[in-house]
Amino acid sequence: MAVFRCLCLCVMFLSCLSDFFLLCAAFMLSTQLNYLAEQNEVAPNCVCLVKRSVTNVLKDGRPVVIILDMEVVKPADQVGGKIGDPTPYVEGEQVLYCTAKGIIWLYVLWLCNVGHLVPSHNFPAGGRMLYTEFRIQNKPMSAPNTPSGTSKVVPIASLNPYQSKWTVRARVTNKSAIRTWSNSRGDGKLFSMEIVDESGEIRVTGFNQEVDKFYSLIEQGKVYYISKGSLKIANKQFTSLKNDYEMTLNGDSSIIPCDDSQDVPMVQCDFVFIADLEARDKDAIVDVIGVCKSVEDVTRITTKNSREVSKRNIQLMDMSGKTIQVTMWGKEAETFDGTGQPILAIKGARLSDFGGRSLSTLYSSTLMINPDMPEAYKLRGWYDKEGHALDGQSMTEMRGGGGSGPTNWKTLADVKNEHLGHGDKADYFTCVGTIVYMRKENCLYQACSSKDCNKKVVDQQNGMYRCEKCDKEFPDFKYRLMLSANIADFSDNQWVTCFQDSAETLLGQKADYIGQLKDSNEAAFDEIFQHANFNTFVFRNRVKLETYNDESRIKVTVVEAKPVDHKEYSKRLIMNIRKTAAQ
DNA sequence: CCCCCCCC
Repeated sequence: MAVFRCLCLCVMFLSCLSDFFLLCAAFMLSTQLNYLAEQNEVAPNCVCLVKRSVTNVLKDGRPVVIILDMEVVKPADQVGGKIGDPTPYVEGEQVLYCTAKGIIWLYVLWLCNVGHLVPSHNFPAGGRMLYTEFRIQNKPMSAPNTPSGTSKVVPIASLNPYQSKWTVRARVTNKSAIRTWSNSRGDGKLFSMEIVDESGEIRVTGFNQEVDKFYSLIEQGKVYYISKGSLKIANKQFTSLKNDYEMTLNGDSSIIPCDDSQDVPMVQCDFVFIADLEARDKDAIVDVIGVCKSVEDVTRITTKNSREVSKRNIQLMDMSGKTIQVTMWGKEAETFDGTGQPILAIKGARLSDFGGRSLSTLYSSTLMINPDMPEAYKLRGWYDKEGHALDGQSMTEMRGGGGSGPTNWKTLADVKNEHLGHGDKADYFTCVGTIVYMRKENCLYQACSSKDCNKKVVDQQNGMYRCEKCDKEFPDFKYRLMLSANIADFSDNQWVTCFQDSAETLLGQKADYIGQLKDSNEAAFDEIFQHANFNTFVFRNRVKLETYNDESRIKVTVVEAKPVDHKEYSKRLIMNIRKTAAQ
């Protein structure tokens, strides 16, 4: 049994409940909340939001509450001592009136242990509703058709290391092969499976005797009553499952098939948009869904350990308009059929940084082709209607594939908020911007007339122009543009510097012509600027923090300016809207 | 008590 901390939290609870007078005796923080105590976040009189808990009753009848998930919403030093006059809690209350801090009440009520609580009004998240009424539903959470001799059916989400008598009714969504191991700590065999019910999911592992006892009984996709097992903290490094714990089958465990199982969900996924994989850590285990846009042939590779294995790459695309390379292995690679561009959902793929971002399936990944889930139908509809026409931008940059990688679209506010350019290297971003001002002053300079030199020359005031770089004097010069412009989008504006090509694009005229007008026809010169103002372009920019005289400022240089492709732009906006709507 | 998961 893991070591856990025992704290008397009652003071904290009651201190925030000045309208009420209840008190609970013993609270324990479960192991994964140890940090709250270690970092002294939990202290007498602090206000806590209890999100998940279970209650055990001791032999003498006193309840012991184990807090599985909790947040300190107000540190003790900001509360200023005990609030109210708490008295011991007595079971049996049916209705309570709660303040905005009522979630804590709700929790106290939970001690009644007769079911789950529902607010009789909608309880606003983080809201300030006064006197919200909660009722206890005297209804168990799961149908109690437990096979005789087993304990009460509980939701997977309520499993914890501190209660041992329970039964879950759950569907096996993934079952591994039997594997053996041998290391300094011993050897043996094991298998693991993933199970799901309406409340959540958990990984289950069986070792040695449990392999012999249960392995052949378990069929992927079927529902079982599973009773008793050891719960321990899950290592998130190896799983995408949404559970702090995982289960190990032991000598007391029993597994019984359940025939009436229609109501038990098939699988639980928490899909990440392909575009959002950019921001995820390397080696993260993620769930993704997308259209299998293209498939490479299966190949055989030899691993570092001289093992031969089949491999197949596919490109997966979702409504974010991004694609990513997914590598699958072994039998899955050999049998995968991408004809008809099916929807592919993968639960538990591993994110790699190869080529920027790519995905690889694991032994523990679940691959689902055209799965019966709303996300899949939505994607199918989107792809057949419009997605198929998109090339998509790949998160996986191929070597020798040319190009400059995926376009890093940003709003001007993003550039500031995300501190682009503050790193060691310059950042590049692309935006759609409208020119709101251009500085006419000093937009042209006299440059060296030799072919590949654009260095500014010094007017010798004798008809000759000296280039320091070429170390020569020339009888002429050429005009070059270096234009300061202020561009804006809906979010912000930004001063940018444009050189020759991009400045010519903005002004719609060649540098030598503009220079000629400046010297001969100021009105026409002004007219060019007037005419060019408020035009909109797609800007590709380089951004870097530069320091002059101890003063740092962001310098944005336009690498390329081109006209807006309205069709492409609209598609991207629609995709962004869809993406936002789907969140 | 495993946690291997490959290659560019």
